[in-house]
Amino acid sequence: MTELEKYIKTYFGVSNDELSTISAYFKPTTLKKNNYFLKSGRHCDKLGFVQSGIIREYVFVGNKEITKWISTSGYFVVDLSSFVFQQTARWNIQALTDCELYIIDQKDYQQIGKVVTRWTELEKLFIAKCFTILEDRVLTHLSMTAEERYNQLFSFNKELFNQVPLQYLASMLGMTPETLSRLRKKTLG
Amino acid sequence: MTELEKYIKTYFGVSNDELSTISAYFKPTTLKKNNYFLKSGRHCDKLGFVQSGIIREYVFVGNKEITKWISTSGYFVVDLSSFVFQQTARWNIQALTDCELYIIDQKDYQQIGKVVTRWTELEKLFIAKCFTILEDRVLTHLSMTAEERYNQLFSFNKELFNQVPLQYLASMLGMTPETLSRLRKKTLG
DNA sequence: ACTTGCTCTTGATAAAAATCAAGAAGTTTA
DNA sequence: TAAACTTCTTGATTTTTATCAAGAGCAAGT
Repeated sequence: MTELEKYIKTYFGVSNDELSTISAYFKPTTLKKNNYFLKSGRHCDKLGFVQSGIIREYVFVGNKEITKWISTSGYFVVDLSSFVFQQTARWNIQALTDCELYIIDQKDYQQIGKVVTRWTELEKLFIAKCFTILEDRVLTHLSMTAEERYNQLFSFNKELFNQVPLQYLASMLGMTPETLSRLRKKTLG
Repeated sequence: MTELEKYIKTYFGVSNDELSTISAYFKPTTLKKNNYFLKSGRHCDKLGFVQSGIIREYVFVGNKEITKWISTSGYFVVDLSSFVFQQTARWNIQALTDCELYIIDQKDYQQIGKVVTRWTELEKLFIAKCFTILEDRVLTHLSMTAEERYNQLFSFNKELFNQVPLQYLASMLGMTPETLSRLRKKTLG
């Protein structure tokens, strides 16, 4: 069973039949380091699942790159506004390491809905879950200092800090690389 | 046509038949100033639509109230994690003024899905839209200063600053009341 | 009208975080 | 291996924002 199948089974609680139907639509692919899954301005016509590797989602604000999220094994990557509403994509989605992905294109994705009865319901639940996670993330910015946000992420996923350039984590946490560097020093020493 | 019906029609693009079916499930109610639509810790078993008035969604973090959002006419109010996933509610949802609401309880809400074929699809699209709005909100915290966040909200909705206690807006923007006060002075003078 | 309480502002100060600049350490490339 | 990059750290400084404290302005209730 692939990571993708485990994920779908655990998260969506589908039957084995449904599971194999759904996962059959996802095609294994590789994405080489520094290559793009998606570039902003294009249309996002596919959904990816990270089997292995690390992927960064970022956007230019002015001349600055803002990293919105780092996806590791077990995360989906997509520009939802583009995938669902056919708008131009806002996010750049780029591999930080060589990656194994499972990819489904929009046409096949819509096909699932015709084959798996509960699919739209499962989609809804999944997006709702993502919404509540984002609500929490907003709350961290309303209620926590940079140091507290760093500590929270560090205790949640220590390995990330060995695998991902720290400047990207700093951006994702809403602070400068210098500030992150000093917070690391502070909590280690 | 009520605000609710206008909203549903504009946003979901449903037929007139579907519209009247859906809106019939929403019951007009009033909520007096300072009363609660929802208290955290309870189960959120209803969804509200603000016809008139102002509602604040907040949560205690430590001993501090954090205002997550201010809803005015045209907004839905709900604790999504509670309404969808049957968890205990995280948000306190309280009327800042006397309000007119349209409320639907969970049982009737589920009933819509049995009557309106596309309902789950419409739900999905609505939640996806909310997700992308939250993505933007996270981005403002990653890329903007307190002053920029204030200016953005002020140019988006000037009236809010006359209608809502500024301390709540400050919290929602992720700054102290003192900082908001000084930013207001700065941009006016 | 007079408290009482609440909200907002203002000032002084402290703390947090950003910026600017330089250099160290590690990688990649030629 | 050397040169060129890139990333991270560190120091000095400035800017931004929070904190603490006090008072002004209003509104509600007695």
